[in-house]
Amino acid sequence: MPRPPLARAPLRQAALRLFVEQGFHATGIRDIARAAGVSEAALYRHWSGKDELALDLFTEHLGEVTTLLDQAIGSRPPAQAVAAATRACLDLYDREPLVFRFVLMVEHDLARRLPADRRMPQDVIADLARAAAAAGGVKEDPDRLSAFLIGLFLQTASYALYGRLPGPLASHADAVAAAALRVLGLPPERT
Amino acid sequence: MPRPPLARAPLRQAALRLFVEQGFHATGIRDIARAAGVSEAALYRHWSGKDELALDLFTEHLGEVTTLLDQAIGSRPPAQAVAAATRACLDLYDREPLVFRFVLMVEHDLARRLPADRRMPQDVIADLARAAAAAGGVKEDPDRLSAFLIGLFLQTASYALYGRLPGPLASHADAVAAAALRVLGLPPERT
Amino acid sequence: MPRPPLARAPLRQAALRLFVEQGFHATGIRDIARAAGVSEAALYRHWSGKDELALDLFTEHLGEVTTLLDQAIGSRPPAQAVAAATRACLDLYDREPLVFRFVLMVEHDLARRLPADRRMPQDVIADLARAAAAAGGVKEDPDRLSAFLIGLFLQTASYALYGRLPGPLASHADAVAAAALRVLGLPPERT
Amino acid sequence: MPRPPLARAPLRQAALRLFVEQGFHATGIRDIARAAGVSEAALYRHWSGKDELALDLFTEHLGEVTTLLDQAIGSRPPAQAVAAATRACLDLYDREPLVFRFVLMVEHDLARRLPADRRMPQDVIADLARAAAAAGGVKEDPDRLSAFLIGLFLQTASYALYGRLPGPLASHADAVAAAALRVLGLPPERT
DNA sequence: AATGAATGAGTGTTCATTCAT
DNA sequence: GATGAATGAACACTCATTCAT
Repeated sequence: MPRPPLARAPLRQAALRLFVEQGFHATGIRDIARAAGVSEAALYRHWSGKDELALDLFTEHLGEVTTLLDQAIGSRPPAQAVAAATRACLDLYDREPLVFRFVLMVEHDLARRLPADRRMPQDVIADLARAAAAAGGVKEDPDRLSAFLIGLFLQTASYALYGRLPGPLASHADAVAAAALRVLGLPPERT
Repeated sequence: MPRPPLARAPLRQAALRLFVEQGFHATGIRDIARAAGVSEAALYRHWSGKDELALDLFTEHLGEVTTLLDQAIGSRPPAQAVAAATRACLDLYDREPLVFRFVLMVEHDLARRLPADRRMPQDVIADLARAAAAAGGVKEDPDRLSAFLIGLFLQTASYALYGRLPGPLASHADAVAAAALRVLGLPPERT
Repeated sequence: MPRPPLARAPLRQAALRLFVEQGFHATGIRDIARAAGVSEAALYRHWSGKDELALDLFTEHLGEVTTLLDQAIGSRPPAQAVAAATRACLDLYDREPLVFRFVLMVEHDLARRLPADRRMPQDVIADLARAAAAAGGVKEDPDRLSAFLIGLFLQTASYALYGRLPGPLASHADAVAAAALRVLGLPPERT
Repeated sequence: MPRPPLARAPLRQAALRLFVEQGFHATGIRDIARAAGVSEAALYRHWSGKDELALDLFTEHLGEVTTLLDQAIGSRPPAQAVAAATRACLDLYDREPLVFRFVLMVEHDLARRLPADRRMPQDVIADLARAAAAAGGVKEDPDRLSAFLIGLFLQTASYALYGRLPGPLASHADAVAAAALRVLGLPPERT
């Protein structure tokens, strides 16, 4: 067994942080390498270039978020599922803000480069919206509902990020979940 | 009087479009100048650099959007104001998608460079949320409510932009307004 | 008689100062125009470009210095002529440092662009050296002697400029003149 | 160990030559890179920019010249030291005209960026002038004397450079040394 | 696996100059 | 006579990438 790659993990961490903090285009190879404490050339040993590194990060963390949502929802009835998904997302923001922001808040064209049938967080939420509508909520287009739900917690996260709301984000979970139920036309949960 | 400025307006238009389509960092001076059909150096007669051009565009269009919202709300009662503001925003998206996206959807650091007391669209919505809460809606933090409202229509716009919802955006106005009222805990408007 | 040129004199002054302070290449048209308080284009009404402006300044001020030296020397005997020329030069530095420095201390290729038979300060000093050698001083190549004499007061000026000698420069005139006489092998003047 | 630096030395040589021949501001990165036969970007691997390259060249060669002078003077008595220093300088001009000119004849702001206590050629000459005055020469300010001495050989070099005196410069060494002794009020050396 | 050296294409910006008013 | 607008070429410098070790 040869010596393990020393540069790979630091490069991933550094790139994730910088892509989130500065954006993809504003982040240079030099920035990443310096932040990782390795040479610029080392990056090319592990990825074919900046694009592939970003795509690698995106696919991996996208999968994490999708799985997280799927597990939060599980086979719960819609109202509970909404609360659980909301809490899971806001918890993720508090625990792993870089992952959350990179997957859900950073603008990239990376999603276009994934296979079209890739399951995305939006798909999970759309399924949830569908189930909620079927369970007696408002009569509404499920895609529109899913946009509404995502908008609720994403904009809440954005407000927290820019200091318009106090953190941690989990402290807003009940309010976001309650608003989501109102949007879906479901009765509020008892606490 | 020497000859009038011929490059200024084309540069503004081209920059607005490219900043929106590609992002600030991915857009080069050369791109802007070529799209405007003028020389690169012409830009520097009217702005001190790329940054100042972007800031100029931002301040101007930010003002437009803020005014639009203020006028839509006027002195209407909260429920009507929500509907009017929603419709005004989504109309703006259909009429001037570049302005809407540049002010509301593109990630900038530009907002930080404005005077801290500058009235922003978020402030207008926060006022509206406050009024709605006072008018008998849910008991909720107005900042949180304003995040919810903005999330609703912004994510709807985002979905339309990426093809997850069919356009024009105005066709979703009633649904967005209805969802907004549910979020605020106000009774639905009669159509 | 039409209205007088308003930009010409300010441009000359500003250019002279900036060429001396920053050097020719480091001085831009914009610098000159801004310092003169006129537009950049105004320069081209009076000179064909930056080069011609510099050459104009050089020829004019070169003539002034040459004339100053010629008049200081007049028909005086060598020893007195040396003292008078020294004093005239150092006085010029104190009165018109920009002229002195531009003509005698700034590196330019401008001298090459003058007619080869143009009488230069060096020629005046060479004549003086010749006369001094003929009048019983050291047997030396007059060109070499003229280099020595010029070196004496030019380096003194340089030292004063960079603060290695205290000003005003005229306060060193006697010492420079005495050194010049020693170089020429002439007896010291009585004061 | 990765491959050795191939561009560094050529860049130094080319920059030295061009800075001397054209001046710092008139010399572009492109000129230097082309003359060195390497890419422009290569420069930035070894220096942070044009300024740092120039400063590097200056500090190195300034040290060479200072050392050369110090060694020529050694512990010789003043009259011999003057002759030796003169010869050493003029020899340097013939052997390494670029070094001589870059350190002693080109106008820089570079000297200002060195530590204030850096020993400069002027300091060496000032020490020599002090010793000569103490050894029975003229009663004169040592700083002024050092300006005179430097002026003698610098202007001689300048005359040779512009063709007013025939080369090589070493052929003028005896004459310059003799003039220096006269300036210092010391008796001529026997040849 | 990792690196310092090197590069061609690109960055935002400034240059001296010309043009139209 | 004077100006603001406009420009092509050049500026110093950075980019993502490849190469030799």
